[in-house]
Amino acid sequence: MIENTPLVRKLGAFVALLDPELSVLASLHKRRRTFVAGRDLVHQGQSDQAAYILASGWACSYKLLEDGQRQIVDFQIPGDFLGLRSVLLHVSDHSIEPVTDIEVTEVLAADLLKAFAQTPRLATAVLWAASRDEAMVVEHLVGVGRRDAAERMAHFLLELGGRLAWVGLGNTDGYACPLTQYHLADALGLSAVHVNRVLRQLREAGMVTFRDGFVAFDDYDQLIKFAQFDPSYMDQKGPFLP
Amino acid sequence: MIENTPLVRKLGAFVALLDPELSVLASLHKRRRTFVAGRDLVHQGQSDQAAYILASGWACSYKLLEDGQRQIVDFQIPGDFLGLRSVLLHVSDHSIEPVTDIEVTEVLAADLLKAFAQTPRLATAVLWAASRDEAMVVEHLVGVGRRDAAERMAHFLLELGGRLAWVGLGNTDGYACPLTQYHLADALGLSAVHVNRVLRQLREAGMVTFRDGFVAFDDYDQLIKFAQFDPSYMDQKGPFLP
DNA sequence: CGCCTAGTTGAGGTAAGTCAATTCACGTGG
DNA sequence: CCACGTGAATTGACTTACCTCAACTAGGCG
Repeated sequence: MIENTPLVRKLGAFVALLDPELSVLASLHKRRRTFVAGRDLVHQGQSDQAAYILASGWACSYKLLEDGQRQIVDFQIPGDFLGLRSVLLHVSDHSIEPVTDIEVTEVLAADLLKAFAQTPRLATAVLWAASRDEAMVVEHLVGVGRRDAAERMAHFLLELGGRLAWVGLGNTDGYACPLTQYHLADALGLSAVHVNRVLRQLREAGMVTFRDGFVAFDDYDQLIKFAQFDPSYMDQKGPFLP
Repeated sequence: MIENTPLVRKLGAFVALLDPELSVLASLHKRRRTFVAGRDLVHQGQSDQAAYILASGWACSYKLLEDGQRQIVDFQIPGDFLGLRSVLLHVSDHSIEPVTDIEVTEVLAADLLKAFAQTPRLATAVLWAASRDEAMVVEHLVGVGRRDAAERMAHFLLELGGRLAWVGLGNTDGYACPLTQYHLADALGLSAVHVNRVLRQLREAGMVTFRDGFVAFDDYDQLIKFAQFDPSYMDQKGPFLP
């Protein structure tokens, strides 16, 4: 029997994977590695031979500007790829930092390409997963471009909650969240000081409380309305390829 | 001999496509259709059976917020897919508006999935192209999140120039650009008024002039330095799969 | 104990937004 | 042919959301 990893669960939502595909997928996992929080595992500009699949912990991918500012593009949670784009484009256009200590399994570029060639349905599934990730980035862009700080924060916390619920790490009450206010600031394009103020504002409005590493939705419905949160772009309606 | 469309050129940069793959690709093109400027061809929320390949003209993909604001996510130029993600996710999370009158060829979802199954290298090539598009969106996010208005504008005009040069529609002197200041505003997360001011500022600084549908780089090197433009994320180093 | 990191709060500055008025090019119909 | 309407660009005056600087608290750990 093939193991039921977060990745298999995720791809299985897109494509009903058959045994041969599952075993190809399983054969991708090479070395298991761990990284400590705060020390980058991938540097912007680096040429990569390997991607990783996140087994436990949180990471974030970000880009640095020359003047030292940074923009966090996305957070990764268990089951997500780390550096898939870097492998495909043969150079990393971003850095990846573990937010917590993390465990990953390494995937070699050559193995991945070979797997795509052998099992086209797997390639399609990965293309699907990549499309969903891109939809996340797009929604992130919309938030940073057109929402004010409070809406942006509210939307972000809801989206993260949705993603975590998806892998069983949260629900409409809330979730454990190891991010600092600095992480939030760099993700949302705000200053850390303003993040603090906005969090207070949302807390005092009785919508959501982020404190001591835990996000608590105090009034989920009101928060959704306030954030103009439309979960349709996150929905997953089951496998499309039988 | 298989025709040399913009799409073939684009994918060929990633994967050295063989004749069988080229003919599968050619067989994807169904009806040729035209759309007039300003009238959406895809609406947010719509369920799509078909994607399009842009043959001529410019389009943009955007998302609308409930309060009527919009964020343009990306512009599409000849050779780009329109609505590929919508097809893969079976629902459109964004709208697409032709900026000019456009010509497209329709690609049916079923045909596309069949093509992927038959020719895995084609699926890999499309995954590659999608990754490059995602890298663009990521860079866009960084700009909106962490660059001030002038840098953002400068960076945007340079990136667009790079993409157009890529398909032979521009060079380091400049390019024809049908966008209005409203398009720029919605893409960059600014107000149209501020776009106007920023353009004046860049023009008076002698770096770039956008006027009468034409972007002229007055001082390309200075502009690159000002925008902290790093073209590496756009680079294409030739086919990886022989 | 003392240092470091994360969080909190206030005061004041600034980039960008809003509102409003004007110009100009263009198309369209009387 | 000209009056008119419309969309795009332009500019000024004023407002505001968010930033910066700075001070302070609280917990964790050598």
